[in-house]
Amino acid sequence: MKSSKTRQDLIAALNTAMREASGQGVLYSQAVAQRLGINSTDLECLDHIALRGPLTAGALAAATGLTSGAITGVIDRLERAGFAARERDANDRRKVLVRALPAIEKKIAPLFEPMQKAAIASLSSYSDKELALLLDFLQRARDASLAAMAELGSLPA
Amino acid sequence: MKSSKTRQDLIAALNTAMREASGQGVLYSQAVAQRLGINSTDLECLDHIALRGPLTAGALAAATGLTSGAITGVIDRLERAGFAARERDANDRRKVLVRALPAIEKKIAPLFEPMQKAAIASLSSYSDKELALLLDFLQRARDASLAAMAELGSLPA
DNA sequence: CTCATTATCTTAGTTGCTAAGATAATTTGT
DNA sequence: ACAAATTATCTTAGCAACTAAGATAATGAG
Repeated sequence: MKSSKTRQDLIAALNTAMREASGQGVLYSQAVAQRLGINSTDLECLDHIALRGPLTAGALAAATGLTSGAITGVIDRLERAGFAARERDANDRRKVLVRALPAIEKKIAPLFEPMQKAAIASLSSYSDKELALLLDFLQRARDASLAAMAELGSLPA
Repeated sequence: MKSSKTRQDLIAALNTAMREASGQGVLYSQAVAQRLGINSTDLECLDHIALRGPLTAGALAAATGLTSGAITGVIDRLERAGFAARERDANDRRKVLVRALPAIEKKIAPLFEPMQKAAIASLSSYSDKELALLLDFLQRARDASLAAMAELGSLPA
């Protein structure tokens, strides 16, 4: 069964490629974090803060799966590094809002530029239809991974 | 410029999707590690050992970027957990070869099955030609990421 | 056969995490 | 209105995994 074997090989190669591409992405983030003098967790949190607007400490904890104590440390470090600032919520003064500071655009965004440019360059050779296929694939991959994790959870110990 | 905007949106969506799919994959690994009672680093090392055959401690350190001291700890834990074994190299008795034990197939492989099945299921709906496109894309993504990291390294501090 | 080199392990100290409880603000019940 | 319960963050104590530097042991070179 030659054609069936080829297809199987293709699928195996895709799994490997997926892992390698994913791994490289993680390494890139780590390199950026190191360059900023912060750790990967802090950068991940900063990313959330920058994208999802000002966030409470609790929301950040929920988004990352860290404990409230860990988040206190994260915000302390981001504040000390000048990337974010605490701000008491005026309506509910128990809450701490974390806001991203302009240093993000100045110091952080440039470090993601090589990656962004590389991504755009890679994608430029694809037609709209092909891009749509890729997008669909990646979304399926994410959903499949999510479903697999649920199944893993229901597996006998 | 409607069509141009759409394409830009598509590319932005692809970047997001790439990160989300990658993130889900990482989470899956973490879930597997947790289920095995080991940490992600140890599982990553075990993966290397299982795939690349018996390996010296030093080779493992080089592959993962960990220090020799950290690797000693990793091997200690994997050995204690019954997943790997130390073995002195007969030719050069300074070296420690780390070998994967059968427990891997029995206990670990099953935990990756949900993911593997999900991957196969996701991919089954694609034609060979489409699979080839996806593979090419992922390999480009990996290479682009690698190149971007090199560029990052040569950026002014 | 001594000395430099190589490979791993050991030790001391750091970092970032969790769990549990402290503190402070808000909401609820009466 | 006010005591009690709840909610949100911070603090503290302890732990796990890491690095850096040096100890130990085997090998290779002159």
